[in-house]
Amino acid sequence: MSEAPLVPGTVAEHTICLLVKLGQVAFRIAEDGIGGTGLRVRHYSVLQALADNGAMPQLALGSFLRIDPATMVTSLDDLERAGYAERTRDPQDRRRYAVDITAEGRTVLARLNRTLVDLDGEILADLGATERQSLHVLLDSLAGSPALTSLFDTVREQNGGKRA
Amino acid sequence: MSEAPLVPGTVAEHTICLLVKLGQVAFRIAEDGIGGTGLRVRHYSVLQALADNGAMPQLALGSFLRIDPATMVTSLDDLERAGYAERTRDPQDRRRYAVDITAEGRTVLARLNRTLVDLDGEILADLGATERQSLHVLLDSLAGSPALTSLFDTVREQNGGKRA
DNA sequence: CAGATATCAGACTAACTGATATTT
DNA sequence: CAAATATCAGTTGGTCTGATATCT
Repeated sequence: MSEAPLVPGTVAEHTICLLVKLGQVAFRIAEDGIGGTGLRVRHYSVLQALADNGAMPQLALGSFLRIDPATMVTSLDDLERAGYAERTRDPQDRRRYAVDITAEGRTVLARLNRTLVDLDGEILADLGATERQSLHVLLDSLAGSPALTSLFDTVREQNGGKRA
Repeated sequence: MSEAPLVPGTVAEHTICLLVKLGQVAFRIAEDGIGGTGLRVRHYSVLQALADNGAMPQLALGSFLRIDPATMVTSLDDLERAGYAERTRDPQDRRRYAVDITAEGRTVLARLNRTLVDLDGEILADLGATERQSLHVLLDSLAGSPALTSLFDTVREQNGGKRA
């Protein structure tokens, strides 16, 4: 451990750089793997959020997933056109929609989840079972870490993130 | 272990989704942290590659970092304008440049590396020393894994990646 | 002349900005 | 009328495509 330089000399020595790089690679692979359904990773996360939480108004869904309201409109247009989600006016407050997943949406979501499980198997093929498990747990706790979340929120509000 | 569902029901249960999500967060944080120098993560990776490997032709640099030739041109324009890198024609083969980092480039690179070490400390603040170490090692071996690399290359060449 | 290197203009995509209609 | 919800037109930023100039 004492052989590490004071200031790292290669990109791979920063954990944050590894996260950026692997994120890009994982994104490309996920988009390609999901692409067969005509959907994108963005659409998957919307469908999964609806399946997890039930029907939600559009803006609530967007702030939950950190998707801009304007972007949310087109994503839902896509899903509605494909028959995987539907907007119905909330009778209590007619400004809002209740956005929900359809039966067909649940079918395609199950297929997407199977695809993602397969992709996990492929990208982690060179790791042992214990390593896979450790990696997943560590990533999960990092994703839920208050330090990371608050740092991210700070960055977002500095850079014109007036909508979040 | 037997309580895991056959098909995961939330996004966080796929390792690939965690990688995508954390990659986006890490990218935003890195861009913001580096931003004070007027540079982007892309510029950092170019400078670091030059410091690691010495002067290189532009296309070689691009294929090493998986940066498109056209994008490489503007990135190097930025670095040259700032005085952090320079293009000199290779006298042996005047089609090529020898792209190299300057003394000022090394100074700013050292500063960037210090910034990234600090950012690592911030984003990993909620993890113990052992966890940080394990996470880094696991990410590093994943980044170097042949399965991941070849899968990524397959995806890239399918999607019009004729230039890589 | 074929192939390699670097560049450039235009196309394409994806996301954001500001303004707008509707409802509370 | 002020605030909230959703939408839309227009802008911007980033990358890729195809063509071009130079050199081997």
